[in-house]
Amino acid sequence: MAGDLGARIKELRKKRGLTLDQLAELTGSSKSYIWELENKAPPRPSADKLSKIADKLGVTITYLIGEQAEEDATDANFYRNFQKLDKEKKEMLRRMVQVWDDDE
Amino acid sequence: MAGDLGARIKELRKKRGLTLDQLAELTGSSKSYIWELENKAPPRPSADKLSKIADKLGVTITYLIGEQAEEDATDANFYRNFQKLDKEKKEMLRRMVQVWDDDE
DNA sequence: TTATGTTGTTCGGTATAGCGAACTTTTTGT
DNA sequence: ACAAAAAGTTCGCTATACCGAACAACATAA
Repeated sequence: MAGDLGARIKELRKKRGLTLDQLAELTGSSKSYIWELENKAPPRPSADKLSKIADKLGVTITYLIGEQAEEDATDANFYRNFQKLDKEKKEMLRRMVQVWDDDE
Repeated sequence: MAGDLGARIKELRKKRGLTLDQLAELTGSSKSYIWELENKAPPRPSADKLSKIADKLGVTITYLIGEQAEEDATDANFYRNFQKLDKEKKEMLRRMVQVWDDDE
């Protein structure tokens, strides 16, 4: 469902005008592995590698993994207010959302 | 310097009152592996596994990797999950925060 | 044309992620 | 106390992440 990891990396790499070799060099990987990430069926890269790749491509791991949600002004405002709360209240809300999020 | 991955997972797991078995179950891992993550020298978990673990512990991958403060990571993750909720639940939370926010 | 370079692709090997199951330690109950 | 259950630990095995190096495809140039 979430456009896959490989496609996103490839898209971002080209957008930045990087070759496989260059991205490999920048991230401490081999170009063959970068190629595999982009083109081979579902890989499971280490968080370590992926973190460096995301960093050099200027995005978050979370985005690459594919769980980023669309930003909404009302939500953003809610979040700003939420951040002002004390620990206990935050924790209570955290648990509510965690439960709701799980059973769906 | 960045308190390591294992220590953070262990700390958060206990803070949430979870056993190795429970966290393993929640994240589709084995308890032996969760234990290794927590106690063995620097492992290189897959982004896939780590993503699920971070999610169930209520933080971001970025925090676990060690580039973000815990509270920020917890808040950021809360927000991501919040955004996935339906209108009614969001509205309910919005009101709670509004009330709490006012009386202080 | 033939070279020379630049990018992308394939492949065999090695190190290790991640598991199941047995084992040990700690907790709980009676 | 002792037994039973729960939590944590160790270990051997299989699958695969990741690499280096060769190979292919394509361009640019002389």
